Amino acid sequence: MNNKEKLRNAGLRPTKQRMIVADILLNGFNRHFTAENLQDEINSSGNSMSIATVYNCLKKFKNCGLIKQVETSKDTAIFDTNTDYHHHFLNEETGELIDIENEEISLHKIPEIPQGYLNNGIEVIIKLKRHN
Amino acid sequence: MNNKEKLRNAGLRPTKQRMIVADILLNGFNRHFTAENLQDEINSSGNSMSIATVYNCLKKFKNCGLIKQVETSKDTAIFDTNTDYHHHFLNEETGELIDIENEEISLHKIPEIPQGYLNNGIEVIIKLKRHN
DNA sequence: AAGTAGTTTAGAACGGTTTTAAAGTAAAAA
DNA sequence: TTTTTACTTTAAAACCGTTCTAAACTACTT
Repeated sequence: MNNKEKLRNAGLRPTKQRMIVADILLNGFNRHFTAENLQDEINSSGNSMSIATVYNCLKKFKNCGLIKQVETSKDTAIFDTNTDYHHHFLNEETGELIDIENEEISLHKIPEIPQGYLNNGIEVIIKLKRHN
Repeated sequence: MNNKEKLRNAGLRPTKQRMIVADILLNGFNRHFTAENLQDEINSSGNSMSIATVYNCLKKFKNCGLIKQVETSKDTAIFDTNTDYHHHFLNEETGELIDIENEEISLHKIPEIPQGYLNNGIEVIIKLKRHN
């Protein structure tokens, strides 16, 4: 399926800007990135885009499930093109994230979900510290 | 051990402001809170404190291990007086956190830690969605 | 009591993100 | 087609949580 179809299937109009973003993000290679990272990449690809559009686009992509946002307490939002159920190593000093495939972790026991709620996904973060 | 001793043991001068914060936070009842929550609570206890001091104080408390900061992608930093190794339920709509005791989760298998790094703690987040 | 190192403060600055409102564009209707 | 309509993009301003600045203050040491 090409990117235009991916956008349409997700219910998004395939505008010029969204196609530029899709071409960068939805190429089969997974990555973690910030809004600023993405804008830089757009610029160095010879295109340009308002930062507001970058954010709008990321929000739409996220709501459609085309990308994910990672849970970290960093001050900048980090996005992930890997939308599969998976986990992360987090280098707390640098903020760097490394994917952990779902199969590499097994949760043996989980607590009862509170009344009135559903389990909407589990994220495991293994914090890393440089070894000296 | 009283709060003055706790601060001294942590290597912090027990200033008037830090004692006010310690009296609120280190009373044996665990809670999650933001800097703003804390300032409100200080105000309604008849005291007052500059927001800069609230942040300074939280940073010092955190660096000394008197409190923790929780990993969430919320735009506001969330702190936790529970410094024991534990996990969280996260209501993504409201940002509300609920503690999960360490014993309530068992991680059966974890991946190999990347070369040059040490495992510096694992955080499990179970995201919740309201059940309709 | 005097000195000094650390702390608090108001207000400014900062940085990531969102809003605004006007111009532009894609899709639907005529 | 052309027109209409709804959606999108944009630069710039606003926003908001957090940090910085530098002057006043305070806890501790001498």
